[in-house]
Amino acid sequence: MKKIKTLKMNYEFKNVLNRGKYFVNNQVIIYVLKNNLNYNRIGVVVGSKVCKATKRNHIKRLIREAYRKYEKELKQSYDIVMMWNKKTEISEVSFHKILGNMKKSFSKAGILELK
RNA sequence: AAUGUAAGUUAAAUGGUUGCGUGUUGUCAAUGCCGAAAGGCGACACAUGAGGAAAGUCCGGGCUCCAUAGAGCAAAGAUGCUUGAUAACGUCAAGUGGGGGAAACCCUAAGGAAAGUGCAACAGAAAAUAACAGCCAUACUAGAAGUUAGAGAUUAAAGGUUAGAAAUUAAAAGAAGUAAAAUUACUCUAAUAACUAGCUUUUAACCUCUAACUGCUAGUAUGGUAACGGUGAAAAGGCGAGGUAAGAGCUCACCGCCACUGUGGUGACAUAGUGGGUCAAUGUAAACCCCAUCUGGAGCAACACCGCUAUUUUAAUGGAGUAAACAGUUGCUCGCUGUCCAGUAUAAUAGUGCGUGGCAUGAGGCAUAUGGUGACAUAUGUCCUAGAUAGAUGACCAUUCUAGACAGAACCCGGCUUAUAGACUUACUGCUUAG
RNA sequence: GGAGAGAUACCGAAGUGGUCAUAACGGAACUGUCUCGAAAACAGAUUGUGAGGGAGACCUUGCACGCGGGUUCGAAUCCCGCUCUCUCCG
Repeated sequence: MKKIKTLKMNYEFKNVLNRGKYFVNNQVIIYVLKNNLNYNRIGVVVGSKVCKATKRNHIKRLIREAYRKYEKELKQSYDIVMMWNKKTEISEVSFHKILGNMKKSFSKAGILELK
């Protein structure tokens, strides 16, 4: 299973956002919920009022890329929703900051496999 | 050359690692996996993968359904100088009129206000059949005044006359008287006559009355008049001269305006001539409206097919009726469809789906030639370059420079509008500055 | 993606060309009376912003009806273009 599985339907997102635990960070908020499947599923959320379509797509791509970096180190069978924090300024976006922030929040959530 | 004007091109580039969507591509060979097979899924390789605005959704069209979207009227909406281009347009091109600029050039919703209706606050005499004030003429009334004539009164001057009369003169014209002898004196008489008084005439002044006339003032009535009337965004063509009772295009010159005719132009219109003072009427149509032209409605979340669920019972097809009524077709009239019967078999309606199609070869792009001022058209050659469905182009590293703006396809095209760092090309202008 | 509605004071909401919107009207906020205290009731004056003046209370003046243009003598209102908000369609 090399392809990333994604959350698609609206009720799946609501499920994770209502029942899951959440971990707030400067840039990305992470919701985590256990799942009966053998693999992880992710969803990426960027609000429509943050900025216009081009930058929104850019942020989504950065988050997905960062997830791919940590994919092999994560425990399986979780639903994860990564939401962009509205309060952060858009001009501060860069790949390395997102990487660092996501590592912190993953370790807080306890998903990271310790090797 | 700086500055400026117009048109157009481009929208950082190169290499490496890693990652994503799509594919009538190739391989996986008798064994990548599923399946009886057709085939499907997957892996690897290869190819390919976002703009000039993809945006706003402001117009126009294709496409789909509503009957094949049909006819007429009304309503509603849009457009609005002319001619052309186009599938069509509110777009574009070339021109016309108007405005701006020194110029290149730019801007321009630019039909009709004598078809009708509405509105024009405040101010102002009045915001639209011109009324009012004012000015002028005529008539009447009243008032005060003047002139002329008449009458009267008063005053003044001059003259005449009568009466009186100081004074002077005369007596060689007259006569009487007194005193006295005479002379003389006085009186009378005569003449002159200051002066006084009366009467009268003339002139002048003033007053009164009457009559007529004249202009003035006030009022009333009738008529003429639109120059003048503080305001306002806007006031009845402008300015000057003549003219008039007062005035006025009432007349004239110049300017503007309107009509007709001729010429040029397909036309908007331009230009020349002639005529017009009834030149009769302000602005607003981005107020209603009139005129001309155009528009049926809904939209790919349309729609078609497939699977599943629920409810209901009848579709295609054939016949009857096309009389009436009802429903649908956006209001009305027509037209059309449905109803009623027969009829086979499943169908219809509603909902739903990590469903399938619709879905990308098209009013396509590029080059050349021809026609046209141009938009554009025609012909030939050549190219095929996204197609997702929670939605694909990213990340990292290195190098270069001008240090990278606005910004992400979602059925597809033609435009418009809006956002936009710069770089480059072509043509043109010459206020000013420098040479 | 498509279709539609709107923007006026702190909040709601009138005003469809005209004397400055005295920004009507109703809430909210503020002060006072009443009360042991509150609520309710009653009374009161106000509420955006720039500039200037004043010790201060406050006064003067300009701009403001989402923003920018246009039509008109004159736009909150009419027309055009942007910005933002909300609703509906699977």
